[in-house]
Amino acid sequence: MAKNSIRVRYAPSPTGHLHIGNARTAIFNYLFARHNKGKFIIRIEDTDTKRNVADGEKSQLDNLKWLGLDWDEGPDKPGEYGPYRQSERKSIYTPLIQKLLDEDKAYYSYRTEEELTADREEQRARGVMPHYEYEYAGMTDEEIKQSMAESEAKGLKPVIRFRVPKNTEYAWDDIVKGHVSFNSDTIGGDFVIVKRDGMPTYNFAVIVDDHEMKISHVFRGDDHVANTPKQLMMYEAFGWEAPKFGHMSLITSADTGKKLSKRDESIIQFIEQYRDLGYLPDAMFNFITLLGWSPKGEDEIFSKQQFIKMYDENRLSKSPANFDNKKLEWINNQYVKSSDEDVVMDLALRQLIAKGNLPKQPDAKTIEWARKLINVYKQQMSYMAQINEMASVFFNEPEQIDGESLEEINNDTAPVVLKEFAERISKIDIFDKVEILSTIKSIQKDTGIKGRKLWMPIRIAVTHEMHGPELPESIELIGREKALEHIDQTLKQINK
RNA sequence: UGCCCACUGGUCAAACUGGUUUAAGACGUCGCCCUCUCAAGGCGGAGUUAUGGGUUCGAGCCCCAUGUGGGUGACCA
Repeated sequence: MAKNSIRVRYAPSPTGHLHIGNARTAIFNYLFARHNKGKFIIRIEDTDTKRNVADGEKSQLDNLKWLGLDWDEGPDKPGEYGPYRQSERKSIYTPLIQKLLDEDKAYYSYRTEEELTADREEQRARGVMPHYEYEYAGMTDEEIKQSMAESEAKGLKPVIRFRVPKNTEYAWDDIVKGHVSFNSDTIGGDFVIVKRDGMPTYNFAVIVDDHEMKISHVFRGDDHVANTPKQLMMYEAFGWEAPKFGHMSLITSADTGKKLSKRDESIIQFIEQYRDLGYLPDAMFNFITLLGWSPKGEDEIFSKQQFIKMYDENRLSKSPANFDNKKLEWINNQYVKSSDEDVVMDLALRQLIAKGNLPKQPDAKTIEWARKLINVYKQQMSYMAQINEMASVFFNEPEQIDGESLEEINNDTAPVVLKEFAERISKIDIFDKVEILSTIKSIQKDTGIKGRKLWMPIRIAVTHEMHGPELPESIELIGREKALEHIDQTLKQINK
């Protein structure tokens, strides 16, 4: 196949926000398309009108864009093979369904949902796999016609079922799984291709659209493997060539070992939520790409461009991958550290404002202060929302000093250090980290107190915490007034 | 219960179609260094081919069985 005829698609149903598993499917399709200089297409699979969510489509597309994906054709980017929403393609499906009907490869089925449920329960009770049993079994053509007429007279609306060939092997060479085959007798009987409401089902619409849109490769989740033989049958029925399939292993939850489900609360499931927490899109892209796919060398941090260049669908993993939150955080931290300063500033600033730690419209001075603050924590942030927690010392009045901290300063030298420090910083001209550092140094020189005995009392007195970032910077951020105030309180406390 | 699939350390995984692998690398974990502390960073350690058979001069890689796990069994996609 010529390279330029490669066309792949990501086909979400607009039933909610972009799930991490779907994002991964989208990314791998995207990478495959871009690597091969093919086309990447978005198609909205909205045949289940009941489940469609108002902003579902928009949210899907927005989050895809946020991740850095772009597409060549889609609902918002008309191309040669539109429309790109299945709900708008009925005029394409109708004649094809009629063709199947005319050739007796499909038929009207009047079995009601209640009857089917009863059938299935009865089958289960017998220990048989639940399946659809041909409702016209043993009838002549004449009898079938009559049965249909009777159902019609009762006001029943039919569905259309595809006639599954008997005892036939359907096999394909899966790009990731290798050779896979099914016997047609094991797939559950004649399946529905048009629902009672007249909408085609997923299995039908997907093959029509993939064919009409000239899709060359289909990369999708492992959970679609069982659909593939059904789809192969329909390709055969129409005499069409099926695309190449690649079924990617699923992302599983480390907690349950099962496919990530929207109900699993131990893992954040939606791209949007990561976005809200201040994760970086490139980091998410990187992390997701490493879930079930591995690059050739030993490195793991790559840009989108690098991934495109080295992407190789043969390196897709066959076995499911656990979602490792720790690794996500590590990757994000790598990106935070190497990101453009303005990007980090902007995102972190938003988090501070959202949490109410900064006013909605901060003035220039406040922004200047916040920039310094964010810089102090840049090294250790995995995602931006953490800034609020990490920097709480700078927003809340500290608690009483007690326990270990109190012990640390309950000695003879601490008050000396503190008094000296308070006195000297109240006199310095420019209250910044440089001056504060030299003040601390001067105390060391004049009193001979050094190391922990020198630094800890100051840290504890000013921040009321034993741990925190670089002291001089922290003190600068707290400000002279507050610093002096805190030292004063501390001195009073240890004098008692 | 049927059908399909997978199985390398706590996690992600490499090892091209069986042969310099005493099984890469990364996250995590542990230790050391740096250091006022935390983090970051640097260095180092521990830890794995599910089990049992077979094929072969040689098996993580091939075959069979067992086990475990997953997917699917919709008028959802």
